[in-house]
Amino acid sequence: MVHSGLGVSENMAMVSGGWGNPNGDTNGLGDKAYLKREDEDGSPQAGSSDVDVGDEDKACVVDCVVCGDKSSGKHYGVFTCEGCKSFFKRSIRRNLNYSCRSNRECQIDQHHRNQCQYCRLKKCFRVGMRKEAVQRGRIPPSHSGISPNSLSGVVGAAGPGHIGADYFNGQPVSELISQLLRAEPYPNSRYGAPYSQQMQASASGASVMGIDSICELAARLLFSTIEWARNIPYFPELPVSEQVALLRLSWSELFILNAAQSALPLHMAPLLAAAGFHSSPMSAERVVSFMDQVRVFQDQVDKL
Amino acid sequence: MVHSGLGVSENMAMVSGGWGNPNGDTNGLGDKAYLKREDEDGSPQAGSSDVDVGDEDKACVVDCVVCGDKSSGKHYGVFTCEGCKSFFKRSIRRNLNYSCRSNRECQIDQHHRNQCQYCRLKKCFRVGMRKEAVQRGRIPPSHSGISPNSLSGVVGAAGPGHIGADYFNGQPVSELISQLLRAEPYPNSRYGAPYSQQMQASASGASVMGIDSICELAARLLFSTIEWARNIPYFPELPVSEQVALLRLSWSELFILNAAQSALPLHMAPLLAAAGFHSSPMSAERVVSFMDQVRVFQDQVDKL
DNA sequence: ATAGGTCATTGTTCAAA
DNA sequence: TTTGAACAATGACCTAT
Ligand SMILES: [Zn+2]
Ligand SMILES: [Zn+2]
Ligand SMILES: [Zn+2]
Ligand SMILES: [Zn+2]
Repeated sequence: MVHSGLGVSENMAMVSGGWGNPNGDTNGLGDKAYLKREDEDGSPQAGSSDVDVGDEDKACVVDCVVCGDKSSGKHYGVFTCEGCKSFFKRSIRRNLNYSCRSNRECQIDQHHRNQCQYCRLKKCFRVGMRKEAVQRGRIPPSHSGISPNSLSGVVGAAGPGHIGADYFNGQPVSELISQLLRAEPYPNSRYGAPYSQQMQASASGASVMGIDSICELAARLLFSTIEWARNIPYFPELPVSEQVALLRLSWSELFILNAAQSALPLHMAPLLAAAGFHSSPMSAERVVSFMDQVRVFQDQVDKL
Repeated sequence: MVHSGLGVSENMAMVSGGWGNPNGDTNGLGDKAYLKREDEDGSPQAGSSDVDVGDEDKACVVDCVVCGDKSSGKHYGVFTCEGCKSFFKRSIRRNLNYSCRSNRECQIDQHHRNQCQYCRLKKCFRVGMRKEAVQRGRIPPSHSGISPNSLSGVVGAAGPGHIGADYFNGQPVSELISQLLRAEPYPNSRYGAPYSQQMQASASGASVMGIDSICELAARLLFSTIEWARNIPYFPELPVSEQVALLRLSWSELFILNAAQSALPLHMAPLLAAAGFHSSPMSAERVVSFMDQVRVFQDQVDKL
C-alpha cells in the first residue's frame, strides 16, 4: 500500500471536491459518497503541493489534520487520529452543542485537544470533516437493563440515602416498588410442582410435554397473571368493570411476558411437536383440533 | 388487531422499533421510503421488482431486490447491490446467526439495511438468494488440502513432508481423492430447485415445508445417496449382493450425514411442526400417521 | 457475467481517565 | 461521563474463470 499522492491537505480538499462546501448539499440524488474509494491523484496540477512530506520513502504516515497526532487513515473525509474520529462521530450522532469559555480561538494540538470541545469540533469542520459521512447506529442498544442488579439497587434505595424523597399519590416510591416485588409470584407457585419438573425435563431435551400438560400450564399461567394484577398497587381500588376492561385489553401481552419469564415454549414447533408425543392414544380429531388452536395462538403472538 | 392506542406516526416509526434516532436526521432527504409496503412473495423469478420507478423500460439497470440500491448484476441468483452480495456471502461462509431486537419485521432499504442483520438476511432468502451459490472459497488449481495424514495411516508409508507419492491398489491416492470429489453431488442436483428454495425459506423462518415436500425430499436424498455410492472407487466392482448388503447396513448413517450436509431438518419439532402447516386440508388420519412415522425415524436417529 | 478477494473506511466496545 | 485504542463489519473496486 503505497499512497503515492500524499499531498492532501485542507487546501486540497477545497480544490478537488468543491463539495467540501458543507451545508449547501442540494442532495440531488443518492449521495452514498461515504465508503466510495476515491482516486488518489485528484489534481495533477497541484504543483505547489503544500505540506507534503518531502520524503515519501521514509514516512508513509500522515498526521491528524486536527490535532497533529498520528492518524490512522482518513475518517469522514480527512486524515485524523482515532481520538478526533470518535469525538467527531459522537458529536454528530448525539447532536452535541459545546461552548467555549474563552475567545473561541483555542489552539488544538495533541496535548490540548481535550481542553475545549467547542474549538475542537470547530476545527474538525474547518479542516473538512463531513458530518453526512457519519452513519446512524447499526445495532440498537440492547435494553437488557432489567438485570436484577439494577432492581436491587433501586429497592435498596433506603441505604444510599439520596433517594427516598419521592412520593406518588402520598406513598413513597420505595414502598410502591416493594409492593410490586411482593406481587411477583414465587418461581414455583405458578405451576404445580409436577409441571415445573416436566418443564425442566423438557428444556433439557429429556422429554416433551403432552397436550394436556400444555393446556394445564397455560390455564395456570393465566390465573397467575390475574392474581398478579390484583396485587398491583391501586389496582384493587379501581371499579371492577375497569379492572376487567384493563385485563381484557392486555391479557395477551401479559401472557406472553409471563410465559417468557417462565421459559414456557412459545414457538410453533415445540407446541406442535407435543401433539406427536402424546403417550396415550388420542383421537386424530383431537390432535388436529389442538393444532388449529396452536395456530390461532401463534397469530396472537405474531401480532405483539 | 386491537393495538388501538399506540399512536405511531410515520416519523416515530423507527423510534417505536426500539431505537431512538437521537436528533433530527442529518441526511437531508426526508425519505419516507420505509413506509413502502413489502410484498414479494416467494417467487424469485419475478424479474420485475417492485421498486421500479416506471422507467425500467428505458433504463436497463435493475435495482437491488433486497434494499433498492444500485445493483451490479446478479449475485447468488438475484439482482443485488455489492453490499447485499458481500453481506450474504459473509453470512453464509461463516454460518452467522443473527437476531432481531424488534419484531423481525424490520424494513430493509438502502438507508436502513444495516439496522438489522437478521431481517436483512431474512429478506435475502425471501427474494431467492441461494446459499448453495456461495462457494467454499477459491478452489486451489491442483488439489485442495485434504490432509493426507488421516489416510496415510491406512495406506502406510507416509513420508513426512511430501505428498502425491502414495499408492493404493495401484492407483495414486490423489486420483482416488479426485474420484471421491467427483462423486460428490452438486449442491443443487440433489433436490429440485423448488425444494431447495423451500428449504431456504424454511431455514429463514419464512415458511415451513409441508408433509409432501418433506417426504419428497427424503426420497430424493436417499436416491442421491445411492448414486453417490455407485461413484465410490471400487464400489461398482463389488458383487451386487455385496453392494446391497453394504447399503442396507449403512443407509441410515449415510442418510443422516447427507441430511446434515444439506441442512435438512432432522429434529422432531420442525418435522412435526410441518404437520400443522399443511395448507391444503388433509385427513386427520394422514397427519397422525405421518407423526408416527416421524417418531420411528427419530428412534433411528437416536440410535446413531 | 458472476464467482472470489482486498482493504480503506465505517461501525462498536470498554478499560481508563 | 468522556475519551480513544482495539477490534469487527461494510462495501466499492478489483481479478479470475
Ligand atoms: Zn486528532
Ligand atoms: Zn475554545
Ligand atoms: Zn442491496
Ligand atoms: Zn429485524
